[in-house]
Amino acid sequence: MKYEAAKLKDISKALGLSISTISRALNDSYEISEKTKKKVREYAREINYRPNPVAVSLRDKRSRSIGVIIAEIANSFFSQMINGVDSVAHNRGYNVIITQTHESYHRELSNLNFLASSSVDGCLISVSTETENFDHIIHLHEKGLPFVCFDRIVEGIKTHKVSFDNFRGAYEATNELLKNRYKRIAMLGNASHLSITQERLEGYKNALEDAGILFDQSMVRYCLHGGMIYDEVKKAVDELMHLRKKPDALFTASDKLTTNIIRYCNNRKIRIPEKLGLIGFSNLDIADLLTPSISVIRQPAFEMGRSAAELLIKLIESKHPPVDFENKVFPPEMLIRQSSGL
Amino acid sequence: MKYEAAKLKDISKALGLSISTISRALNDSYEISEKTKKKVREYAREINYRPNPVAVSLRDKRSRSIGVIIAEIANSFFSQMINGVDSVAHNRGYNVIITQTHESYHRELSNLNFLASSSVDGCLISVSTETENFDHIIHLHEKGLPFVCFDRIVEGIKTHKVSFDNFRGAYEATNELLKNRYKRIAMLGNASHLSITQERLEGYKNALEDAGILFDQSMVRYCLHGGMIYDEVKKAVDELMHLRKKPDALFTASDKLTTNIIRYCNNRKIRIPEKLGLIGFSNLDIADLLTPSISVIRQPAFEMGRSAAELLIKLIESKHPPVDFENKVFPPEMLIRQSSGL
DNA sequence: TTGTATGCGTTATCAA
DNA sequence: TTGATAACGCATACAA
Repeated sequence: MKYEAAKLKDISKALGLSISTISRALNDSYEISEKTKKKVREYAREINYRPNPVAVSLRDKRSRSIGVIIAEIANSFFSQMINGVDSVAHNRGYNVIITQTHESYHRELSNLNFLASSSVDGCLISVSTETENFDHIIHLHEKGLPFVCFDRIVEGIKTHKVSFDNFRGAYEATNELLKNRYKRIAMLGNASHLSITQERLEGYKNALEDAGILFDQSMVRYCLHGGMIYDEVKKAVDELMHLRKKPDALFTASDKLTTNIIRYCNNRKIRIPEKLGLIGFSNLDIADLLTPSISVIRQPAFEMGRSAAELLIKLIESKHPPVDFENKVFPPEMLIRQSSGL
Repeated sequence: MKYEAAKLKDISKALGLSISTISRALNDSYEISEKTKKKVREYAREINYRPNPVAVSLRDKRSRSIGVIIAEIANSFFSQMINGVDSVAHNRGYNVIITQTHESYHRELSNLNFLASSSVDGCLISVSTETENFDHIIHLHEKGLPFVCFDRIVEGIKTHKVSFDNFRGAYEATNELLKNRYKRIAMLGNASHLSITQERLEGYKNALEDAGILFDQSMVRYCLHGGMIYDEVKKAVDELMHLRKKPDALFTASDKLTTNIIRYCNNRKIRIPEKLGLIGFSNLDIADLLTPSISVIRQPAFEMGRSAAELLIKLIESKHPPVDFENKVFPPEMLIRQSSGL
C-alpha cells in the first residue's frame, strides 16, 4: 500500500461537484457561493487535503525550493548559516535542499547540475576551495537561474552577494597579536585563490604594515583543503616552525585551521600563548572552553544565512531583473580570550 | 528572463521527430533505430538535456526525495549522521530534504506535514525531546508513507529502526568512573520520557548495581531540552551540587549536556577530574583538545546515517511490504581520556 | 520504426 | 454560479 495524499478528485467525487469548482472554492474565488465554499473547505479539512506541490510545480514552473551548496555541514560556520537560511525559507514556504561539496570542484559541478535539473527556483552558493573556474555557475546564471553568493564570493557574476568583512577581521586579529607584543606573526590560510583568503591576507598585511613590520612571504602558508586534512596543516606549520626565524604567533584564517593548529600544538607540546600566540577564525561555540581559551574572529553566520536567503527569495519573486545588486558585508565579532596574549 | 531547462519538445522540433520518439531514443528503447538514437543522444547532450524531475515525479508518483527530521543541524551527532544519509542518498539518486525541530513538538508536526505534502518518498525521523505522542507519525505510516526511525526510537511503529546501544554505552561509561574509584556518580539525562534516556538510565543503574552501589533517585536529573539551554543545565547541576551527599562524578547522557557541564565547571572553577569525574556522550571531534581531555561515549553517527538511509530506500523501492523489520543497534565507541579518572 | 493519444494533479480560460 | 477543457513535461499503450 503506497502513500496517497488526498486530491481534488476525491473531494469532487464526495461532494458531487466538478474539480474546478473545488479548486476555486479552496482558492476562495469570488465566483463560488459561500455555501459551496464552506462545504468544500470543511470536507477538505476533514480528509486533510493539501495541494500536491509536484503538480503545482509543474504547472507554475516553480518548485518553491532553493538549493544550497556549501563545503561541509559538519562545520560550525556552515551549520549556523544553514539555520539562518532555514528560518527564512520555511517562513516563506520554501523548501531547502542542502548539498555538500566537501571542497571538491567535481562535486560542486555535479551538485549544481543536480539542483538545476531538480528545478530549484534559485541557489545559494559558497564555492569549494578547489573551484578556480566559475563558468558552470555563470553559465546557469546567464540562463536565468537566480544565484546569491555568500562567504566565498564568485567573481564575474552580477548578483547579490553576502559576505564578511574579511579584511577587517584579519586586520583586527593581527593587530590584537601585535598589541600583545608578538613580533613574528605567521598566517595560515585557506586555498590562496579564494576571495576570502586574499582579503584576509590583505588585512594581515596591512596590520603588519601599519605597525611598521615588513611583510615576509615565507611567514604565510596555505592549505588547499582549508584545514580539513590534519596532515596538510601539520606540514604547513612544520615548515613555519623550521624557519630560521620562527613565528612567535599565528593567525589562522579558517575554522578548521584553528582547531587543527590547537591539535598540532597539543601534540607538539607547544604552549599557547607563551610559545605561540594564537588567534583565528572560528564559529565553534566551545572555543571558550579550551585551555587556554581561544581568541577568535567570529562570523555572524546565522545572520548571513538569513540575509542570503532573503535576497535570493527577493530575486526569485521579483518580476523584473534587479537594476543593481546588493553586497552585504557583515562585520566581524572579535572574541578576545587567552590564546592571543600573555 | 526565467531559467528554462531544455525539454523533449526542443529536441523534437530541432530534429523533426515526435516527442515520443525522442523520449524512447533517450531511454534506449528497442523500437528505435540506432541511427535515430545516436542523432537524438548527440543533440540532447549538446543542449544539456535532462528530464524535468518535476514532470517525472508527477507521472511516477514518486519524487526521489527523502525527508529527514532531526533536532538540530548544529549538533555534531546529527551533522555527522546527515553526512551518512547524504552519501547513500545521492549515490542512489535521492534528494535529501533536512528539517529541524529544535526539540519542539510543534515544529516536528509542521515539518512532518510539510514533508508529507511535499511528496517525499519516505522519512527518516529522530523525534524531538518534546514529543510524547507519536500519533502524527503512526498515522502517516499507516497511510503508507515509509519511515525509518533512528536514534530516538518511536514506540508502536512497525518499521526498521536504527539505534544505538545506549544501555551498553551508559553501562561502560558508568563503569569507567567506578573503576577509577568514584563513589557517588550522578547522571544528567535528556528528557526522561525519551527511549534513549530510559536506556541510558538502565545502563547507569545496572553498572551501579553490579558494583554493589545502591541506586539513588536524587542523583539523577533530567533536562527537557537535552542540554540546549544552559540555564536548564545549570539548575540541574546546582541541585546536584547542593545535595547533602554531593556527587564526585558525573555521567552526562547527551552531547550538549556534556559541553554545558564543562562550561558550568569552568564557571564554578570545579576541577575535573579531581573534584568531579566526567564522562559523557559526545560526537564533538575536539573533545580531545579540551583540558582535561574529555572521556566520551561516541556514537557512530555517520554509519548510523548510512544505515538508516539504506533501509529507508530499500523500503521505498520494495514492491511488497516487508515481513519483518530490522533493528540495527550500533555499538558504542569508548574514548577514555583524562576527565574520567585521576 | 515512428507517431498519436492519454494521464499524473493543478489552475486558468472559456463556455454554459 | 458552475462545468468542461487545455496546459505544464514526461512516458507509455495503442495506432499506423
